[in-house]
Amino acid sequence: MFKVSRKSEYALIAVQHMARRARDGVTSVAELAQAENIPPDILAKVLQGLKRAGLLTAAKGAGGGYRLSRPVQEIQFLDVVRPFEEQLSVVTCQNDHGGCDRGGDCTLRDPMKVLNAFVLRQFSNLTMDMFLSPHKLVHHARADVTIAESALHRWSAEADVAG
Amino acid sequence: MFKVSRKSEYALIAVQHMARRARDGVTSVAELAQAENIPPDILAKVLQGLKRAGLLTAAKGAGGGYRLSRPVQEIQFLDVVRPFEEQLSVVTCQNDHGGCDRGGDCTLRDPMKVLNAFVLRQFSNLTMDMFLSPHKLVHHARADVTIAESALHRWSAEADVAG
DNA sequence: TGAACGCGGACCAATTCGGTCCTGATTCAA
DNA sequence: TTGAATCAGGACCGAATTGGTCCGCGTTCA
Repeated sequence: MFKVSRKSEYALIAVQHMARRARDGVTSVAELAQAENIPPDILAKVLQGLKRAGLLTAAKGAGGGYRLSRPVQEIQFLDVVRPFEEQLSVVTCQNDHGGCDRGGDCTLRDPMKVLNAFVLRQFSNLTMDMFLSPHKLVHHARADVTIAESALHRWSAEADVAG
Repeated sequence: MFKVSRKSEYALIAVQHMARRARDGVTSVAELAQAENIPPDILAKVLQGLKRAGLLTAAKGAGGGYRLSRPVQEIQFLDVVRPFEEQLSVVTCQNDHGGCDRGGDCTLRDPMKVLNAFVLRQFSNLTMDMFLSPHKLVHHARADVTIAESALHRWSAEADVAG
């Protein structure tokens, strides 16, 4: 239930790569595809998606390629993944339109709303520079614990409203 | 990327229902299917899956049905969902067999291992009684923060080993 | 002017998923 | 003892998704 799509994996690898091994900050699709052993055609689409999401800037023509549009520290994990994941919610009860396939009396909706908020919160502060070193990732997770603590007060209030 | 399968949703609803509205603690497939508006055939398979997982006990014959094999407080969210989710890891890098489709030098594996452990940890203490009341769920999330704090020390050690 | 490059639509094969259908095998109750 | 109720589970199906390929276009630089 947590698995990201293949495209998301490629996107994560791409951002990682560009943050680390970029020559002059610019990498072409072909170059990246060969270096990371990813099918070029699909990688092209992935990078296009990242560009549309504002994470990359593109330069056409000879010598062109992609470049990170901002430092990795300012790119969130969810930013990279979102363009390739149709929805980030835990249940269909809680889709992007806020709607629910099932009847209006689905007993799963309210608890799932809380759960979903909790999960997203855990990920929202995860930035891509942490993927360059496990140490940073672990350190973040620890910091996130305190962030979650304060965030929980809001959810608690919401839940009280929901009954 | 977080969405559970339809079967998992049905399973969650079923457990919820049986914990709450069960007559004599026993509920038949037909009964539950009608009450919760779920296709009977598929619900049957879901309940079979839950039984195989040891969460339910079945009684055949007239007047039979399913019953929770232990109190909801002792049933974890992941227990309910796992029979219907092929793998609980975030990336294919980190599948059930510990293997990776890609080459041995996938730069995603190590950070994802940490991330995956973190996510699973967040869910592992989530029990089904919390789904009966948002208050409990929120309360748990708060408690979980402190649990995560201690758990992080272990992951930190692991990450140090991983480099 | 042409090669290098991004852009993106059309298409495809394989898998997954939600769901149905059908045939047992048990067990209880009349 | 018979039959209805109930679980058990295999076979199958259509639709959607996914991962991937192919191809043609537009742009830009050398």
